[in-house]
Amino acid sequence: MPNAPLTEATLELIARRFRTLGEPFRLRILQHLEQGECTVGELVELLDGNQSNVSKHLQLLYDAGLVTRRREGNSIFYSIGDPLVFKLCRMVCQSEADKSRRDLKELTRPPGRKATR
Amino acid sequence: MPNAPLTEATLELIARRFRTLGEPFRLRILQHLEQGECTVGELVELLDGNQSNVSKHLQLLYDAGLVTRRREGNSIFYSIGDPLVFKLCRMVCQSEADKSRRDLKELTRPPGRKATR
DNA sequence: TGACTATATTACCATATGACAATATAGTTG
DNA sequence: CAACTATATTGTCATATGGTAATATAGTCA
Repeated sequence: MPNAPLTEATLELIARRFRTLGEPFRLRILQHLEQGECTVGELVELLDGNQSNVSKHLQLLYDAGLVTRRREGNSIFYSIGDPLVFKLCRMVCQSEADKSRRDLKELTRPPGRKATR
Repeated sequence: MPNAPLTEATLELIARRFRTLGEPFRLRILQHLEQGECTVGELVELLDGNQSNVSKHLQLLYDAGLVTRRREGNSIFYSIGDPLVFKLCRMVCQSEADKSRRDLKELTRPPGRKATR
């Protein structure tokens, strides 16, 4: 967060963005799109999903500006609209890994030391 | 996202983390904690919130490893447990700003050009 | 135009989540 | 121990969200 406090509206925007990324299924979609653009049908197959469901998630991602799309004949091709996503995921992954390491250390630490709580 | 595809479980973890950050109220809490540690009561006052509500959000943040806490007498002091949060928010802010700039450009562009739809 | 394909939208249900009030728990102080 | 303070937990309600089936829309092709 920048040093100046954020306005209510900005916080809402940021939160919305995080919420959009807060669905495993949408992350899976993004992960697939990282390999290159995909039609809805391809994603439905690849992710073994329901057509309307995939479509709805894609719409959400689109509204959030996380993916772009283009029509070609009957099909619509989706692709990554904001590579930032992957950076964010990598950072979260890293942080999760660190946390796990800390937890492990904590759990395997020889007893007799004061526990944090 | 790392280059190797992530497992279902990992995606769930990442999604959960994003979801935790997907609440304006929790972001407000984190924003306050950035200034330094705070008791629950202080946060309730500062954020003009309901005690049980604040407490619940703090619990969520704690479970996610985003904040730490320590007891001192009757009070419990919370503080930032993972500064990563602010980096993430900054990045999202940046990205939102970029998006706004693009939107603006798009909307004010002289007519007659093909729209990207 | 009518049949067909691909995608989006709508409607419905079940579940998750946030706000809030009420209650429980833990610590302090007399 | 009783009274008090600070925080956590529980229960309830309203709303949001995901999954899915049904339907609508847009484009293609004969």
